[in-house]
Amino acid sequence: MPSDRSAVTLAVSTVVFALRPDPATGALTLWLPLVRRIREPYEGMWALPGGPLGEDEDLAASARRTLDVTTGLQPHYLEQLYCFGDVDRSPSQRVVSVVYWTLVRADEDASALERPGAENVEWFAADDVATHPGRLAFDHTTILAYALDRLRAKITYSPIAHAFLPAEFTLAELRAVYEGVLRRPLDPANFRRQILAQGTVEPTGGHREGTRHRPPALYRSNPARSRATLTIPADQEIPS
Amino acid sequence: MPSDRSAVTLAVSTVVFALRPDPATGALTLWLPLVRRIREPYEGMWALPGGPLGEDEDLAASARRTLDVTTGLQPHYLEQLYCFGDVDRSPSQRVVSVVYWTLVRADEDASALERPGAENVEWFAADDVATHPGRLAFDHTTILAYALDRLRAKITYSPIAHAFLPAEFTLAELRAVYEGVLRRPLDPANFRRQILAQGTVEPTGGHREGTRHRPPALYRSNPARSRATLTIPADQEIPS
DNA sequence: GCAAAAGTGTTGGCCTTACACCCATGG
DNA sequence: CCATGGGTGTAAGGCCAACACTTTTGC
Repeated sequence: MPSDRSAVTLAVSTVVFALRPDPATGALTLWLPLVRRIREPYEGMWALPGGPLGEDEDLAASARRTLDVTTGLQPHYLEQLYCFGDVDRSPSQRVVSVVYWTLVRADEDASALERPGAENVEWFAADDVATHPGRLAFDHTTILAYALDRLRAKITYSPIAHAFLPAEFTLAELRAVYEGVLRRPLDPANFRRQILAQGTVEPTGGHREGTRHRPPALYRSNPARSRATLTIPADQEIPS
Repeated sequence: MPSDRSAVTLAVSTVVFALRPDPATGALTLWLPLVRRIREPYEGMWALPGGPLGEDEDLAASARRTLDVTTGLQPHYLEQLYCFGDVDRSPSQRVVSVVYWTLVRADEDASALERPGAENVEWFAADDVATHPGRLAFDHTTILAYALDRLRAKITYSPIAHAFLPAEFTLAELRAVYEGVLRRPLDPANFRRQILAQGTVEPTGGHREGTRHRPPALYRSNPARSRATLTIPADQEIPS
């Protein structure tokens, strides 16, 4: 029988996604910040930002706090991903991790670099890290792969893509978010119709100026409509 | 800053669903077993089966163990639901609960009644309990409502309905599972076509005998095909 | 005028819904 | 031969993928 007060450590970690241009192809891809471990186990390796749960803070609050401390980020969208608790996932003591995932805008992540301790925070291409086991500490590669799956599934039936964008955006920018997350091109015409049909965005009336073509209309997200499905056509190569 | 070794207690609880005929209407509805609390806080109230996490057991193993100890059930399908950890969810000490949910067959739950300690286990109609706040200890009403949502969503895109049924079943029995979970009637003809089209079941070749009408074909679940969507038509009153 | 992206129109095909209809068995 | 559910057929309508086409701007 287990003891009433166990020696299990409870930690909260967060998978942070941002969309950035890939330095090689220039296409938008998913990146995430990782923190270099400064103690054993896995000292020197990269790991998800996080830390032990505070005794008087809720789980999501703990995720926000540790994220702010390590990376300076204050995300809008934050959702619990999964609780990982296998006995052998940490070599020393028993650690159960409640993992959250979050989306941040590309323009938010810059602040992380000017912080003290920023030398132990670095951004990585999410799919590159997720497909190379052993690069991350603990079971964090598994966790990252799981978070990527969840993001790619959820973006098709929930308007979370807005969290990658500022308050006002064009439909082309929104489409670029979907294309970057799903790694496939989408038909602009059909994308427009589906997004407008589900009512998750509304036109602001303004237009983006300064382009060298027809000025696109600006939209904002419509909080009233929050549930709608987007159908994604068959997989294709994304042209670079 | 939180201490490295916190005084937070980690518990694992499980929401168990079974389909049973409603005593009033006779229609299949969702039921779940609850355990009477025998100590403070909430002594005497009903709560989800569960208990503290063992130091050398995985989370799912803990769910299976506590479920077996309290109810004698050994479920086939077991999935993590969510981790609940608000500071004030338990009046005394801080408790973080990793909650699982599971489906059991109607013929499995009988064994629970012959066990020692069975007088502290009772089955309740899930929707009745979920819609009456204050009947359960802690935040277990919230947890149950969340589990119900998840079950009703997941049954439309995953073949979990099989977990309610024995190895061989007719399509009418499978349809009755969907109707019981979703609380609406489904067109038998269209249901048959959708289920067969997604390939999650395969005919055994046998037929159910002893009915007072045409003998229906028997099917078994096809483990190869595990992902398929079922479209549910508009909401309707279910006739009793 | 030309390039480029915004935005609209249209067609064919697939899937679902609703419901009619036939099949097989017990009584 | 009737009642009952099993099982098949089918037509109308909706939705989507594909792609042609028009619009509006900068240069």
